[in-house]
Amino acid sequence: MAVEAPQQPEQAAGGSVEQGAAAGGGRLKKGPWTPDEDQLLVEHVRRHGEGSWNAVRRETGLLRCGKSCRLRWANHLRPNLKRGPFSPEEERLILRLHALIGNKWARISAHLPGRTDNEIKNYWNTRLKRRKRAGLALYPPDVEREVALVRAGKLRPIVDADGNASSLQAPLLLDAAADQFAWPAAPPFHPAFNNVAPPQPFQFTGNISHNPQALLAAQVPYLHHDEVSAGLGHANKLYADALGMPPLVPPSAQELPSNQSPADAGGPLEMLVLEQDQRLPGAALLRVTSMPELVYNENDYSAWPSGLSGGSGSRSEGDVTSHYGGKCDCFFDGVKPAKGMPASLAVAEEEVSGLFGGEELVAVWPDKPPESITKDDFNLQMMEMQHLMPPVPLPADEHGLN
DNA sequence: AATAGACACAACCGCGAAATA
DNA sequence: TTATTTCGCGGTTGTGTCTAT
Repeated sequence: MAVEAPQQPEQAAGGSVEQGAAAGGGRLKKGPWTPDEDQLLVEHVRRHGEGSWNAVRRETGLLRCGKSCRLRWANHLRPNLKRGPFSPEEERLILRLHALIGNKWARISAHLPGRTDNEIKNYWNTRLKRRKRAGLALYPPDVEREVALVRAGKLRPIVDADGNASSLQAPLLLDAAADQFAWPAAPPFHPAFNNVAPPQPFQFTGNISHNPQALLAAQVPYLHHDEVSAGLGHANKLYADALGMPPLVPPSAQELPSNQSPADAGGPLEMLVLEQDQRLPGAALLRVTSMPELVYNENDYSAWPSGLSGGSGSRSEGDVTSHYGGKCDCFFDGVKPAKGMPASLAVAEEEVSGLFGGEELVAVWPDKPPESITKDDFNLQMMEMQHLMPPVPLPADEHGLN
């Protein structure tokens, strides 16, 4: 274990200088790097290659510890670093990888060429903070579902448990042996299911492997509304409710905001969540928005709909996903909540309110907006729900499910 | 214009694993 | 085999910028 130099900071131009007792007794500089320091480091690496970071100071006179040199090189000076904000594709990949392997920044960054672990970590921490404050789930619902399917063995993970790529370049594919979706098993001891038969596994009609469109649908947790309802009896309806599936939308509420047509459900917000090849033509799709495994694996039923939940449950710092993810967690990171409400948002709020019955919305859909969430955040959530719930023409008898 | 809060980014720190003496 | 050094990772903090109030 290296013994860090005792630190007695003193101010110097461009950063503090500290006593370095460990290696040579020189004074170590801290704080921002200067162009001259960068030049020294770059020159050293050009001559000797990466590594031997503690030798940098000996050989160049640079008053930086080896650790600082390594960090500066890795995060700022090495070639092929990509600059600028993350693309939607990169953001989505980060979400997927993080959902699978957690805070393994170095492993995650290995899958994003030109991006550093520090960069990704900063991105994630900012995102985490924002979503916690807004009371939102950590992952978009489809990512949660993707991870749950991976855990259930229905999807090949994009990385293995160690974060090594398995099929990064290819889109997620259903396991060839698992040619159907099954509803995740309900928690066996949940009171909501005491007297309800477990739902039958849901199956797509037809062989999904030979149906490109169904295969695409399988990659993203979209289920055709008709297929969902056809596969669900009363018990399954309860189960679907418990999963957090949104209520069916009456035909009378099919209008979309003026900037969105039914044939184009993929606006900028949608683009942040869905990869291009995962969006399906047409609008008659319904997203299953909850990953119950992620809920009951944590022994936290607070995310279950009120009335089904056995109790309010206590929430801890890490409960955001399990608490709120099951109902309305579709608030995307690329969209910064505006403090003021743009006119388009106000319109969206009205329209979404109309879809769900105005004030009842709060009682019916999300249990309630968390206290920490701002009105604008909540409005954005509602607008996102519209994206996720494009209008579906339904037979009249299906409206009774509401 | 001043202020506060949010955010992005850079850098530091502690720790543990791997490598080396 | 043990002690020491080096390296890398993840968590945390500090700072500058932007935006809303």
